[in-house]
Amino acid sequence: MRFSTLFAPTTKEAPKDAILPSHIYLVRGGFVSQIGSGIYNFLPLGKMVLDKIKTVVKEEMDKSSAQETQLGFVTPSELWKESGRYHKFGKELLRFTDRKENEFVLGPTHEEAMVDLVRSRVKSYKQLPLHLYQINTKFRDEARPRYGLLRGREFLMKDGYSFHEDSQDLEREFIQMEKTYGQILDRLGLEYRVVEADSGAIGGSGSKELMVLADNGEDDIVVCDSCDYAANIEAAKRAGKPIDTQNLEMSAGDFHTPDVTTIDALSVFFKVDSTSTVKAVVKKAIYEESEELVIFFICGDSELQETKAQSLCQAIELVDVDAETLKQKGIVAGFIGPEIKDVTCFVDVELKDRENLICGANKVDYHTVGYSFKDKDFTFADLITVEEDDTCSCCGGILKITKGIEVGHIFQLGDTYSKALNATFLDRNGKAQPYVMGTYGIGVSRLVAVVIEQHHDEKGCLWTPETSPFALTIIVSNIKDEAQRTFAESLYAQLKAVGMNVLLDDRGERFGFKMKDFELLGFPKAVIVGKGLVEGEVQIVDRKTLEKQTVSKDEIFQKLMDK
RNA sequence: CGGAGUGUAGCGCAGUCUGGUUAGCGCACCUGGUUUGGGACCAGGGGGUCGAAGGUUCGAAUCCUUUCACUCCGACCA
Repeated sequence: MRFSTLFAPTTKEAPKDAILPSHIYLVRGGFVSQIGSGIYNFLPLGKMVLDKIKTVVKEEMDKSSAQETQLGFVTPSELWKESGRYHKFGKELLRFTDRKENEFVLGPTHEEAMVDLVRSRVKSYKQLPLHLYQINTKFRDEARPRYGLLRGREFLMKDGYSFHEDSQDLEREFIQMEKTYGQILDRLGLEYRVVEADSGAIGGSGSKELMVLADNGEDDIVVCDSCDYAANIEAAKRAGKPIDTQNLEMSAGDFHTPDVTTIDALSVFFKVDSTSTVKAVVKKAIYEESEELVIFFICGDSELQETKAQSLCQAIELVDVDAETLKQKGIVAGFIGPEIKDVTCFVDVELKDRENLICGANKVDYHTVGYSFKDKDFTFADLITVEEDDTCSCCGGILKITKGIEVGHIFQLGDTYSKALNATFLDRNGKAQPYVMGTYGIGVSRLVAVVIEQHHDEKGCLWTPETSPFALTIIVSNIKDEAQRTFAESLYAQLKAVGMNVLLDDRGERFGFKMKDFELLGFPKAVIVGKGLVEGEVQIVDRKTLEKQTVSKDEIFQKLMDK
């Protein structure tokens, strides 16, 4: 490819709203351009990267014996109504009607469509397992798209769906996919962690996310400093803290505690550590057809993890409650205790069997001292947010919190969708069973940005070998210099002849201009054909280190071949 | 969805408060010339329904109303 004919409009200035390196450099380098909120065009260079990533994903998927398909981007609403997600999915699902007033959605994911494709055609266990995938455009009408390609509304995703006769076989595929995804990210040159995740609205058991480590990640992930444990903050567990069995120097009972409404004030008032107090968090749980108040009790020094809380009460949403609502329900804010009547309560599992605690007495200005959860009939569950330096529940190591960008998510779905869509096969006993399913996603267009988030410097992009649009740029310092031009042309022809993906910068620009573009665009290396040529010398520049190495013009071809 | 902003040339912005020449600047672009190892210089040039609609006015980028788009903070986010 000749740079003089390449459509790669580079700019010196970044768009004003670009904050992240990936956003800035991808736009400045002419890889992508925004056309609408959360919608991006891929220009030739961006498309090359996208295709490279697609190819890696496809090759690894095919190697794992999944088969590629391509489903309609536009899906009839009927299917979504059948699975029940038409209403559940919310406003992110873009719905519209055609000229005949038939309803459709733009596919944000394709469980329904894929199950529909398979259900009428796979009727026997002999046809299982089956894993079908596609690399296709998705649309999610995000409330607030941002960060360039990282959080677009329209994006390219590889989504795969596997069908099995039982959960053992699903598990085998799940492990296989974790391995496959790892191979994909390794090839792309990304540093990542596989973390345990919340399964969210999609349902199902066992779910893991593949997180690429990057400072600008949107997700907090918890990693152990001494074992393999890693989890999304939404799902992370910790070992229970050692209980400080301090004896409260007062007898049990209700104490007058005027205006003591916070945990801090409470521990000061009684001169105890906050680990001896019980915190009550009230939320309104929103369900499809109803709503109710729910109270979560956790240890005073902990924070509620809302995702855990939400999935525990199976609500669509948890929202904060204002003081007025509490009053109407007869709940006294600041003095809420577990012995409250007529409200759904959940208690963190770390409080199970704890004794000698201080909690609200459910009346204004009173707290109960010496409260015990022993033998109490509550629903105990994991409710707390893991914090930095907590103890790992697997090995006793120290947990650290770091930032990650979710690039893949794999689920053991089970039969949620096959049941809902009445998709069954005949098992070995001739009995109809719903398929046991897995679903696996990987954000292909997001990966374009993720590579840059992890690989860039203050000058521009640093594409990894498998993602770079070109392996090499030949920079002709002065295109009007006949000797330079001739030599560069012949080297270009030679390298192309052996199949190297090489770009010849033959533009009539000055040296500095072309170097800046090289640095911005981030191809792994460049050969400079310049004033050294009269001495028979050219230079190789490494993009990462920016080191220049002088090489004889007669040896340059071989040198490039050796690497 | 709540809060806050911004829309003027391809990009980045000034002008709007206080209405009044031909709407301006930098980058980019075109022509000619000089330059050619770190985003060159000189000269000339092209490019605008001032987001849209309506209103006020002798006169609107500027004031008023409506509307659309985009962005930021937050909530949300398989």
